[in-house]
Amino acid sequence: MRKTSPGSFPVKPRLPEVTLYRLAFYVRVLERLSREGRELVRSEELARLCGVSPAQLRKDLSYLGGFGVRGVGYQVKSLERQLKRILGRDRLWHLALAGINDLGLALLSDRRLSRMGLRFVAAFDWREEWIGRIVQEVYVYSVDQMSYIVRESEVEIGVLTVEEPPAREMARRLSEAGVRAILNLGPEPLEAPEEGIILRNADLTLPFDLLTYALS
Amino acid sequence: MRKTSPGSFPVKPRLPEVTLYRLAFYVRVLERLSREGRELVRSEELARLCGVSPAQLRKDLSYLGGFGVRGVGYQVKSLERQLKRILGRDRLWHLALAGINDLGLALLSDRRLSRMGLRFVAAFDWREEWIGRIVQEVYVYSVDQMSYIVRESEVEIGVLTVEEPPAREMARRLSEAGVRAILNLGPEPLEAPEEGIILRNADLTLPFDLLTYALS
DNA sequence: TAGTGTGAAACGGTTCACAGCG
DNA sequence: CGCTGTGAACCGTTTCACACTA
Repeated sequence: MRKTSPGSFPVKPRLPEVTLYRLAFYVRVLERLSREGRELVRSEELARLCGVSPAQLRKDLSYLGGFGVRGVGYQVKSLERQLKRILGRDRLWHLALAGINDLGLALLSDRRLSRMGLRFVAAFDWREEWIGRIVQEVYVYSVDQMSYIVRESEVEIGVLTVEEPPAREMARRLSEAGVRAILNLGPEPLEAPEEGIILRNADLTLPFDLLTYALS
Repeated sequence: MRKTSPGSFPVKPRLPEVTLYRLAFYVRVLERLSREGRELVRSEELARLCGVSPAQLRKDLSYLGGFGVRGVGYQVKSLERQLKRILGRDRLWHLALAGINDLGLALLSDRRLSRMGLRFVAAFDWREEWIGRIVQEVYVYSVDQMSYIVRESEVEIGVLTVEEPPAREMARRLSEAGVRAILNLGPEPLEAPEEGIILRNADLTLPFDLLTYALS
């Protein structure tokens, strides 16, 4: 089951990105089922709730090793736990927000994120009037303090919600300060400022385009 | 180039969903180039800025008919306009927000959306204390008035940012009231409440999972 | 000549159909 | 017997390499 690299080191089997994406969906639905007290679920039902085919679901899960019981189905709680572990959702992550605006404020106060183990431990801004304030229980630091605070608070993920400029500059600073990954929720795609840094562009307005296309 | 359906009616050539998604990216980068005064761009540069391969970009554009000039490149302004037309971004769309929370408020005040031609013309909530208020210049109606207001204001797209419950109920109401599409930005995937309604799930927390996976 | 447009090959993901197992 | 797990066939997307044209 486990693939080996040329040098025969065992490597994490490369999941297709789409599979990964679906895994995150499965987790959310499993959480709901779990909340509703369901103990068992069959691939057919879980697939329908997630909007995929049962074969797809079983194939996705089989990449990770069989979690189900033949003739029975999947244990909701156990599957949820396994998938979360694979997605890295079995521990706490420290986040920092770089650049404050409405969307950023909404994220800071979003209970879902902290329930998921994603905690904002700091915010950064370049505007005097924001520095030193506490918003949604998070302290706003000057950008100059970023390097120190990121190291001190063990921030691993930086979050951007602002436009370019200053998005690109903020990304560079975050990367310099030592975060390992950046989530860019701003409107414009950025490139990773440094080799080894993971940067994802996830513009909130993008799905609107898919809708307006479909409606045209 | 143009495909024909069995009955030989000309149909919009079905774009692969991934292509569509990339088109939206291209538009955003073209907007930036345009703002910066660039008139011409070659596939190699545009592709790099969008994080795809030049071959991919050219193939995507060739689905839509050749927009470029051999030996020269693409006219930034003209390509931007063409792509926007294809995505349905060449006109104004009326949106309604169903269920108010922090994320919803952030959307209402987001200038980018209105610059894109996406205008919130109404908001709906079930809580007495919200009804009748005006937030970010948008009036908050009771859910009972939805049917009337949606028709009157010609709302085509409904936007959800709330949890389930009441997300599912809100989706059903929107669909009943006559919107053609629903964007669910809430945490849990929903199914289209009715045949013919387009529903997209675009949970904001999803990209976080992809990052925590990559970092694990 | 430089860079687009595009068939054809290569790749990767999805679906199928059934073997395998509780 | 029922439902999962999975090799193999299928299908759509990406990449390649080059014909084409301003």
